[in-house]
Amino acid sequence: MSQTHQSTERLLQLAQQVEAAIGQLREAGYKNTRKRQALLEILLREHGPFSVEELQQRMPIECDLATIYRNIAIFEEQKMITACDFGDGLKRYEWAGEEHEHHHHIICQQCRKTDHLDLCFVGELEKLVREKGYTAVSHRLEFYGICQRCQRKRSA
Amino acid sequence: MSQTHQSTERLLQLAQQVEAAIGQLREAGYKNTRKRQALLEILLREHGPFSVEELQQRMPIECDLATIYRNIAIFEEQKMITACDFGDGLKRYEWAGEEHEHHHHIICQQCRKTDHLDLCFVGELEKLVREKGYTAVSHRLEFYGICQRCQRKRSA
DNA sequence: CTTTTTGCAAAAGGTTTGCAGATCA
DNA sequence: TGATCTGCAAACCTTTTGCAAAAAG
Repeated sequence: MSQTHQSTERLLQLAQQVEAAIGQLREAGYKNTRKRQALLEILLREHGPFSVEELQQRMPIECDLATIYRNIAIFEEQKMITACDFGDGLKRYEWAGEEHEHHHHIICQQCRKTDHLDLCFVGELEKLVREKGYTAVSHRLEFYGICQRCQRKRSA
Repeated sequence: MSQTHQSTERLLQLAQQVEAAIGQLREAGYKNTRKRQALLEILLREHGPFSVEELQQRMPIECDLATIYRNIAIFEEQKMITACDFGDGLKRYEWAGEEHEHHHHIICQQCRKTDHLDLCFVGELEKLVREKGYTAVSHRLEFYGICQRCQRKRSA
């Protein structure tokens, strides 16, 4: 499969996903706007997690932060995105579609870049928590470290 | 062991721990003040995690929030307390003494009260993260749910 | 008496909100 | 046209900082 072929396919898939998201929003009574669509495209293409400011930087057109916050709130209410909190005072958001199953992050303590981890056997622990009498149990697991690029920078 | 006896012992232990903490602070060049000592007592007695406002409420004497923030910063620098972030926009702090080993929390989504969990086999996962090339790896694991008291309130 | 500590008020960051004008359907 | 959406500015909330007065040693 050629590189070109692959990216064409990807673009098509993206367009479909954006369409689906816009459809869901329309059913909930929200209109389709250029900025809203641009936000959806960014989140669908790059997945995140992104802070509100990072989203603003990626926007192809100028967009007020308030607008981004308000759209983020709508996406969250529609369960299209999920919020993460890495403890540095910024909320971040990532696309929550089925293609991005439950997963965890590793956060570089230096550059704050995040990577995904496809490991999770914490579900077993959740059972223990339920046995303590809690309902609606969920969890959040974040790893912190220094990534390889920052290690190289540091020693340089 | 009678209740009275036990609490006398506990009080003695507390006094010793406060003394030790004050000593450590003195060596680092910090003076002993009533408010500082009161903060240490609260953290040592109740362990936390507490938000800054919760600490203020527990203070036996009036104390400005700025004072609490500044002392918190000193305690943190001295590694006497550790910060937690449960993703609700408030930082919380808990005593980090040896008697409180590495542990995790379960947070009630309704009343925000936290409980400790003495389970952790996530250390194994940390190894996998190191194998991805990260150094200085640590993690944070929080469980969320609805506690029994809130479940009763809800159905009432 | 010198240094640290404190309270107050102002500033700083991230986020939210009210409102009038622009945009969508 | 009537609805939602947007930008702007102001408000909000938690946390930080500057400064003069108070407390510690």
